[in-house]
Amino acid sequence: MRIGELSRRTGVSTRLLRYYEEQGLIAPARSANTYREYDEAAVAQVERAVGLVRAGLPTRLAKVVLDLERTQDEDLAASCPRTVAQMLAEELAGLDARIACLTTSRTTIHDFLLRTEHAAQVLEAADRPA
DNA sequence: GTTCTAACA
DNA sequence: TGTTAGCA
Repeated sequence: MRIGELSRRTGVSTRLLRYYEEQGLIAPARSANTYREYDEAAVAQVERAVGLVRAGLPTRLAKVVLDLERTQDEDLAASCPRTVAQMLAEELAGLDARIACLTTSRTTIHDFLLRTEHAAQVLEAADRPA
């Protein structure tokens, strides 16, 4: 499919779709007319990418994660030099720190809401897994 | 009509 | 990011 259809099916603007490609998040093939050609898997890949970005991952890191997920489907962690492992370990620590920070924030807000008169309705949405 | 790249707002 | 220009 071309970029227009992918945009309609994912709800992501063509502008953003091209930007993600520029950042290396997705790599569509090019047909003879230079049009981007996306396969079915692209739909899931785009949704995965927007998910990472919405989660607050810088596109830089999102690319790393997507690359890892792709290589895991094929060759099993073919090459992972110490330097790469070390870098990933640092990213891991950074994610843990953010998750901890977000978790305490969530708890604070959640507990506050629990004490309000609208607890039921508000928490109905808040506790629903996105 | 659709997509492409580049660039401006 | 949206939008526009000038092509193919």
